[in-house]
Amino acid sequence: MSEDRYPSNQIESYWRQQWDKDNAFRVDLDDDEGEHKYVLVMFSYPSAAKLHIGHWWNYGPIDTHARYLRMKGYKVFEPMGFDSFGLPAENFAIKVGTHPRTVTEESISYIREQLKQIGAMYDWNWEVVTSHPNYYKWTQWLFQQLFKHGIAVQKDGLVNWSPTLQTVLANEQIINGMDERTGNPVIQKKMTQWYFRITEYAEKLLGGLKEIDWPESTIKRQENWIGRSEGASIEFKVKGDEETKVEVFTTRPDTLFGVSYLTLAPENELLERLTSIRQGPEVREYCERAMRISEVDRSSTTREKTGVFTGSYAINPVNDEVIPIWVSDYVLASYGTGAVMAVPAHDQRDYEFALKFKLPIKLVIRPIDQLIDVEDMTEAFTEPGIMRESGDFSGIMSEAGKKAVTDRLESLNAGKHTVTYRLRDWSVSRQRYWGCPIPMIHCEKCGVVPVPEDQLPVELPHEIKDFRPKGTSPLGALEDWVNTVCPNCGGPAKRDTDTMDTFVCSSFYHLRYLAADRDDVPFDMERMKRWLPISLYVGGPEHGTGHLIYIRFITRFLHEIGWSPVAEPVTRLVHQGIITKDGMRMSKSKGNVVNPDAFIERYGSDVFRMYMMFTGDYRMGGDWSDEGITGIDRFVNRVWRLVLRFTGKAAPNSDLNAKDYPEIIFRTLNNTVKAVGEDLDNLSFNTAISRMMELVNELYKWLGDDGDAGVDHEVIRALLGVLIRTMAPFAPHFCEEAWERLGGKPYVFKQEWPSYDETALVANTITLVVQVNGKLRDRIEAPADTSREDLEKMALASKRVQGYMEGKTLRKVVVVPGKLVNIVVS
RNA sequence: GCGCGAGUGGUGGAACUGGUAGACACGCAGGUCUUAGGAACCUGUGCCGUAAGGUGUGGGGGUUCGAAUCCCCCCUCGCGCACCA
Repeated sequence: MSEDRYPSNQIESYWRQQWDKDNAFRVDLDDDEGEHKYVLVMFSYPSAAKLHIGHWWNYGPIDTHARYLRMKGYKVFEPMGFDSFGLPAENFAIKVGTHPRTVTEESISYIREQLKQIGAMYDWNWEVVTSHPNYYKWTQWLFQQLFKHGIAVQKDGLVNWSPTLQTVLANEQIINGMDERTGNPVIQKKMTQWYFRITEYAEKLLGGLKEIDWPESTIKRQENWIGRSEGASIEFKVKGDEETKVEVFTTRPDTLFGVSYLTLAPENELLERLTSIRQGPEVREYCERAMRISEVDRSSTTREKTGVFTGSYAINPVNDEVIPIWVSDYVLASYGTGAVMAVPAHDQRDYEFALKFKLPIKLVIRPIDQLIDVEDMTEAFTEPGIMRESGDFSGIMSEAGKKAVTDRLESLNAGKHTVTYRLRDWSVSRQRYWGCPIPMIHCEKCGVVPVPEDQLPVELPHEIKDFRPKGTSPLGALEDWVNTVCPNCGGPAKRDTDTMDTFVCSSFYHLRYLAADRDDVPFDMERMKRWLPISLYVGGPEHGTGHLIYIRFITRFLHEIGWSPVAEPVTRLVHQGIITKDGMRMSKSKGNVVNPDAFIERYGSDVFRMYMMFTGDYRMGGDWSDEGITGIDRFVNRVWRLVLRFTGKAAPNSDLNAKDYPEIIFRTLNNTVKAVGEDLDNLSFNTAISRMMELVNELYKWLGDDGDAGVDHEVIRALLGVLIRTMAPFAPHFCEEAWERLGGKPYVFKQEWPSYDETALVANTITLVVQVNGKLRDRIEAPADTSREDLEKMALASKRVQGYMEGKTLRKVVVVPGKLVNIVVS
């Protein structure tokens, strides 16, 4: 190994110590001067594992962006913290038989050290840890604010219950009926739970999407997730039971004359009342079976329709037709009213059901340009068309019919225009130990009462024998803790024993960072005004319908109650891509996890970090390969040897004079500064690095491996100073050392980002491309300011071109000044 | 099924509003220096062809003087949603 190799280990740990010692990354949040940028990467989830490639990919490049902004003169806030409550930590704790708090504290201090290795500018003074009482005090405060404003409510309802995890899960935590962590089935269970009424915000959350610069795919996902549908709710009277009405929701009121039956979800509460004595046993048996079928089977689109007649009939409000009421599990209890009007001719699901149970199919919409017959149909006709056999609505367009029919229903007092959302209320109770306790007290006399604010936080009891899940919250076993007095009447009362979904903790951390030093208030309005909204937020696309909806919802809520200056927390969102190994996602089970440590040991953190950035487009991700890192290692060492060769005392940030350099060097240098800056604005790290490589290649061509081309070293130092400042955001440790050796004063990241000289960017000669019929035939060196006419003359004069024109007729010449000439012949 | 995203050398990947396809790297080949080199430096490297030349961005068609880029059809892969009435 060569002696002049960049000694990454000593140098990198030395500079980290210096930064630490000087508190170099300290950010003053109260500083009003200048323009502020809040650069935020989703905080990490400390499970037992250490930092993997994904973390480096996530954090390193964004720190490069933040450092660049800082050098550009912005005030940059780049905090870091830990989302430390929740299942991964708890499950790991159970596995190793250690208390979750111990496990969590250990991994936090370990991961914090590893994060420092990345060399990011995190100011740890603003760190938040969601499992610390001084943080979750405010999680509880938030819960109570939501409660006071009627957004946090207790409801009886069907919840997603995971038998494996022994807890309730939110819809977002379920994938195809399986829980996302273990892949085991989730069942529906009736429980009393706390919900946040996010559905109240559906319209506002939808509207807010128009104001933000987010990836289009994520906006679409959120729109779909919220799932706004316009339609009508319609009441059907039940025949022979004046008291009872069945309410349905439909987006197609125009098909109301085609209804051949109603269908209720098995969970619908009207069912008991509607079931005839004769049909009783069959209906009950059907419902019990439906409840037992797992969600994944039940929602399978390929499954054959099933159902049972209830024995009751309903009356169609527009034509008094009597239609049977059925029960079927293809109707979802949790959407709309849990009941639908079935129009087999115009809804595929109803069509299949009607065919199977031989129910009538009535065609009430026909295509505009043709006549169709029910007999000839093989599937439902779901397009818009012309209404038929619909009383006095017959003949009008179905789109207009929607409103017309609903208006009629309103006048009959049997229905109204309604908007329904796919979005469900957010269930937040979890029957687990390792979470934020719900700060509520249940009193027999007074009902649900919040723990008085001055008694927050309700601390999560540490002394617990058994924190394993067992279907009810482990906290329920702690009688001393559970039994308390009602703050209202002073009588005996019990604490809520559930803990909160961890998405609650992460829904306001971006605001809490800005007040991490304050225990007296949840947030600091002055600072929030200065720093919000987040100018860049970075995290995985998988959070599109979970965290990224919750953080918008909670920020909006806080905005409405005066605790946030902005309604939308994040103006610009970027998703980092995924780093794969051999085209596959890295995972322990596949055994293809790449461990960064060996690479960092061998090449250093800067080389590793740069290699990650060089791998591919940040938003795209890429495939990890062990080999390519040598390219970056060579590059860094090439720069290192230049620095060693021109080490000196003069400050390397003096002005550059074009006359001291060959033109090509001066031009490349300025081009590099410009291009790297633009690439960093766009997060195009890979091309930025290749630009710097081009510059270094050019320098080697000029200076050779050990010469100085007879140029004053002080001049070359100034030139290298530009390179080092440009490179500093990418390789922070390396560039501190290089900067100092070139005679600069620490720290390089506190220097100004180099400016470039516009006049240096244009070359005085160009390579003119000459095409014949669009094919490249010659290249000619020409002065950059050659006129169109002269370019055309030069092109036509080319011997090679003439060879291709022989015996052909000149049709046209296209000239693109400064670039090419295309000669069209035939 | 619906909605996104992607498909470019042996490999990772470049290419701005249509204008030299393959920047920059890895790998490979040759050379220089060396006792030696898995170091460093230089040169070459899409494919076919000795060459002239031809050909080339998943496939097919189109628009254009000119298409990786724009339009239409199709194929493959990845992600998301999926009985939401």
